[in-house]
Amino acid sequence: MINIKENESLNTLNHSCAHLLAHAVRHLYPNAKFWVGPVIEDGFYYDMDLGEDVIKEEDLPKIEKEMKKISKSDKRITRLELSKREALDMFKDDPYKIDIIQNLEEDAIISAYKQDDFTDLCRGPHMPTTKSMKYFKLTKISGAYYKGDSNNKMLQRIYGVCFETEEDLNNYLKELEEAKLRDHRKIGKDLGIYFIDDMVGKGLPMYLPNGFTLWNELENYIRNKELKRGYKHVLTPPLGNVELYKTSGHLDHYKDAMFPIMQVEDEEYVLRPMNCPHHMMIYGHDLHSYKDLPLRIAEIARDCRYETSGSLKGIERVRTFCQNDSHIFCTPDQIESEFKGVVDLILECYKELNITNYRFELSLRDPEDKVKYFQDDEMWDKAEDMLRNVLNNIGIEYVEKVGEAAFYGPKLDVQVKPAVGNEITLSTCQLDFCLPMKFNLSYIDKDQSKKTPVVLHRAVFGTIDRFMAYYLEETKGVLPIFLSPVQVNIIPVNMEYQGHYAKEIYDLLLDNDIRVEFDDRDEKMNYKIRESVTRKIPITIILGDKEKENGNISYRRYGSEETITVSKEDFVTLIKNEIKSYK
RNA sequence: GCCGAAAUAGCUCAAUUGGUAGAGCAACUGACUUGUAAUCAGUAGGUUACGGGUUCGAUUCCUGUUUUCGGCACCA
Repeated sequence: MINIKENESLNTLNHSCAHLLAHAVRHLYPNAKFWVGPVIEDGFYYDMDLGEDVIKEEDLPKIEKEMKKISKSDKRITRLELSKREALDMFKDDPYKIDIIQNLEEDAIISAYKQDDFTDLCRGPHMPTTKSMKYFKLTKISGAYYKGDSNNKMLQRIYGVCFETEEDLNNYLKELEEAKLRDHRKIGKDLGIYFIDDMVGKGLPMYLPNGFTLWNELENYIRNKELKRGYKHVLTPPLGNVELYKTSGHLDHYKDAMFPIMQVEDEEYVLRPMNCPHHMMIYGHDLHSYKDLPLRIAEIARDCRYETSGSLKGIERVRTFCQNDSHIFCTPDQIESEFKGVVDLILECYKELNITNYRFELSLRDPEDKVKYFQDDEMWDKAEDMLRNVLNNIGIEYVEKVGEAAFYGPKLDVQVKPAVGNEITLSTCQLDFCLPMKFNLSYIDKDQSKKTPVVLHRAVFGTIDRFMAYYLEETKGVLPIFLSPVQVNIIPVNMEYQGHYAKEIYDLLLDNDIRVEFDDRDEKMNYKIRESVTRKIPITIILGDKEKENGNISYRRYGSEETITVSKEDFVTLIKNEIKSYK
């Protein structure tokens, strides 16, 4: 999908269209006050305060009509340059614009753009006339907090998008429709992956047999990768004494996003929101020499978080999930190689699973924020520089994000775009000098002195739940064979004549650990084939007399028209090798 | 949590200004037995999310709740 914000001509066009929207809203709602109307990746929006008025979805066509009218009237868009005082005077009735102007330098030259009876404060540039914005659509409406702060008043936001041609606009709208078809919530339902029911609770997914098979294969896949890289797997409880989280500092930072504390006899427990403290305890259980390090503790670990109801989304954002978690305990001079090892593992998995559309973000602290972040400037500077250096040495591209770090350290996040909605974090690797100190962890160094290890927190799949969501969308539900809940489906041309042979093949494949189904229902062959394809089963075998006589198998791949005939022995070898190639 | 919208059969969707809730697919029964994407006929399936109100009469109008969706905020 095209990034409108980064496309110079579309950026200007969409920015001007935001003004056109505001212009139309001013005509229809004379009391409207405007905050900001920026260009975003998929178009533009404008935040506005309409007082008592509420714009609803059904009002959008009316606003579009007014926009078209202004567009057609071909008003010139002219730039005005004002002193701060002139600007304050011009927008004296609009507290939102005054807020913006007052934050500008005293001697700033402030620009505004005028089109007919509407003038808006703006840096520009803009299109020459209102007629340029011909092919647009208002796409969404929502509330949005003033200045993005949930303590502030909620303004109304209208989203839209504008293109240079009608064709571009239609193509874009069509892409949006198609994206909805690969939403994991739809695919998850169609393929019998999971469901969520009020009776169990919102944000608490129930994985069905197909979903569990996929889950289990993902677990096996990543666990095997970890084993090869020297990770040690552990199993720890999904709840713990509240002291764990007081010690780590998580309770202070995230109490509101944790399920409430449970009183049990004279102890207080919480459902764990993350696994760091448990893994710190695992490390602390033994004495460690520098020779033990790096120690890579890993676990597919269940966590529970009280996510706000508005943030829940399928299995992408849930209230209980399993992290593909690991804590790597190492010496300071091992940080670089360990960090690099994690990035390598992430890239290796992405490559194998054919995930190509991602970007790296280096999340740093906000030095001004004295509340969220563990206060130790020297520690932070050191940690942030270290990550930067590693990333530069590896040579991967990344953007730095100030104020996005965890409270205990900076992190590298891998961001991906789901079918619908905002970017999400898929993988993460975090550098932490803080928790090992809080848990008083140590190792004995070469010189016999006691030192504090450094910890890398990392998750390649993030959570299995979220990874499944994303991967179902990426593949449109057409999974690689090793992940497919059903790998092979056997359909005899005629049950009466080839049913026996089909059963023989079924047993053969079962014996070879292939997830196979034998469709022995009293239905027509074509009907079964159609269903096999609809279920996105990678391989459909058709067995008729020809195959039966020669001991062969004829099969078709999902998405292919080609029928291939091989001996049953060759087929088994072929499939087994293909499955093995992912491990 | 906040702003807005929606909720009809297992699934996808209908139901004209308030007047007996329908269709396709799936399910079930029977017949048919076909070499690569839907055989035919029949049966059954509903407290129209839940509660309250207006009305002779509510899927439809009003209201409260729940859940879902689109955003905002949050995301260790």
